[in-house]
Amino acid sequence: MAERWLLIQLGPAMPNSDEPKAVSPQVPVDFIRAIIDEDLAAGKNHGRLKTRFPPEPNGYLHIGHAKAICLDFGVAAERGGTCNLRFDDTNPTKEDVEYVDAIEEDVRWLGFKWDGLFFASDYFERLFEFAVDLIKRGKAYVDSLTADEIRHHRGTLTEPGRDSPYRNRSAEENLDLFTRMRAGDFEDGAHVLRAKIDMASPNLNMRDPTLYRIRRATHHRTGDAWCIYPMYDYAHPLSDAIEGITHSLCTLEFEDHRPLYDWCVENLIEGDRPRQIEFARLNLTYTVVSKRKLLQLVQQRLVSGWDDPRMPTICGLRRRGYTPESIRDFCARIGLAKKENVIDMAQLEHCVREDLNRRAPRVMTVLRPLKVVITNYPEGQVEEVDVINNPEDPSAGTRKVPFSGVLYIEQDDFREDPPKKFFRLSPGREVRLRCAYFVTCTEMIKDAYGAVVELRCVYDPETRGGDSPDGRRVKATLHWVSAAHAIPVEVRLYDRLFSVEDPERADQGQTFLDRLNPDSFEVLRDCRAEPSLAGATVPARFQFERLGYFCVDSDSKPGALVFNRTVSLRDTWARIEQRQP
RNA sequence: UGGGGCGUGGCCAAGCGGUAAGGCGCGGGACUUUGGAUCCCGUAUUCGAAGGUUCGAAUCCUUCCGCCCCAGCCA
Repeated sequence: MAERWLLIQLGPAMPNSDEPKAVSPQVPVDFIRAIIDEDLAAGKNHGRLKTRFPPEPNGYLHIGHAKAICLDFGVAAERGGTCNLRFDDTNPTKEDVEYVDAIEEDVRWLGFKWDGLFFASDYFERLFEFAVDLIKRGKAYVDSLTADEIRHHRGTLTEPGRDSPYRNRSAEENLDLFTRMRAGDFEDGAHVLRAKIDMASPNLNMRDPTLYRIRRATHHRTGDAWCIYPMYDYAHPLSDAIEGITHSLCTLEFEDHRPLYDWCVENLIEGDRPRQIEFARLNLTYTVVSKRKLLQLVQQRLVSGWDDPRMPTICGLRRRGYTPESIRDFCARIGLAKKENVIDMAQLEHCVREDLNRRAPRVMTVLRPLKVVITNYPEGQVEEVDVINNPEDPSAGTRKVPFSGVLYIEQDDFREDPPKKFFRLSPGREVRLRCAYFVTCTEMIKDAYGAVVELRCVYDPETRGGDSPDGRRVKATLHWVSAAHAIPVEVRLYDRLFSVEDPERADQGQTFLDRLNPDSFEVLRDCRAEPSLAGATVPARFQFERLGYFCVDSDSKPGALVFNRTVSLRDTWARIEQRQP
């Protein structure tokens, strides 16, 4: 389903620009694209290009997956190829349909279309036949050692392994045992099927890797049809081959598995064979990008769920207000190489800001209201001022916003004793209310504790629209809402989930869980928004002028809107203020 | 100390023997009815280190150093 921008009520329609567009931004030629271009130029695979995105449905997709998705689907789309979505569902104990549905939704939301949708489990029967073939050719055997014994026989990083005593069973015996494994004649763990390769290989993955294990678990798709399940290292290359994948792109930790990938394919596949190429996974500052760790945050209730707006999951980013375009742009900008990398969160934020700056309608909302009474404004008068919808997009036009003698401005926009370089309102100072009038502060009302609770100002009727006919200049423009017309809304502010750049750093007993940012979430329940926001619904996104980009949250109810801050605007004043002693 | 990878500015990243692209960030300025956006300008005499080859090296060779991954019947 295509997303749509909310059409704000007053004023002309906003551009409805969330329709899927051409998916690929300008993506530079990285080393993988270079290899693919060479293969294509050399006429390999009969000039075909086919990739696949192969998640295991055991968790939600995150920004790291987005990098892989943009690569897998992107490179295919750019070069006239196709890309499959394939679920690597070979371990039923960890997987669930909940995840397959969510993954499909996320890939679609990111703007990609798969050619075929498959499951490794679609191939269980063929994979079984392949295994029988290996057994018949003496290339696989049933091992009856326990898991523990197998580990001991495997040797170590520096010592070779030892052959299992079962390694030289006859093909007939192996076939009989394997068939009975499938038939359910044995307990879990009683036997495994292993490839017969080389127990002395310096690459541990080649020391007779396990191909099948007995696992009595109900599979989310095949139910109880099987009690043996293939291992990733066996199922993956063969699934690739079955689908006619030409380039199988994965992350660096699988580099050592490539010889086994090739072994499977060379021993069982005729003709065009898929080729595995590895790239460095994405890391981001101030967050974790690992399904296991994200799962821990969810299970321990340290976040509200997989779609908590602070989570680097696709659904979290979506709820936070990120656009698919901004995520794709991010993936295109971070590059692709084999170097371990940690991308600055600022890079991701830059990408949403850039996208939203161009497209998000502007609106005025006061987060922390300070009452302002304009003493010379005619009692009871209300007028509608024309306010610009998006200065980046003149075609967005203007809207009418009610103005009156009682307003709210941002508490931060007033200082009784303004520090140097503070240009906003202070006693005696004149500022502009955006698209309305110049006002000058004449009086402060304080409560019993001395806190300023209300301001009295005078306005200059000559400055309607925000310009002074006499050429008088002001140094600040403030956003505002009319007290009688503003609607109360809740606004949720988010900050980085972790308080350190590298939460996973190994350090005396501390784990990433000890490094959560205690101030990553703040709720403001007494915000006031201009009335045009009243009908906003998910996934409407706005710029709250001078504050940042915000989107409607799914917790919103009619008359009780909730907004999430996607990202703040760049704040030069905050930086100046920080630098002052 | 076995094997597989990787080392270019704060973070990414081009570069593939001819004298260090670009982006983010950061600093400065112009402009501005968002201290936003936009626009300028600045930000590696040097490519992990040391030798060597060459008229010329980030790119070729040698040695060394550092970091990551692998001993699941996980993916």
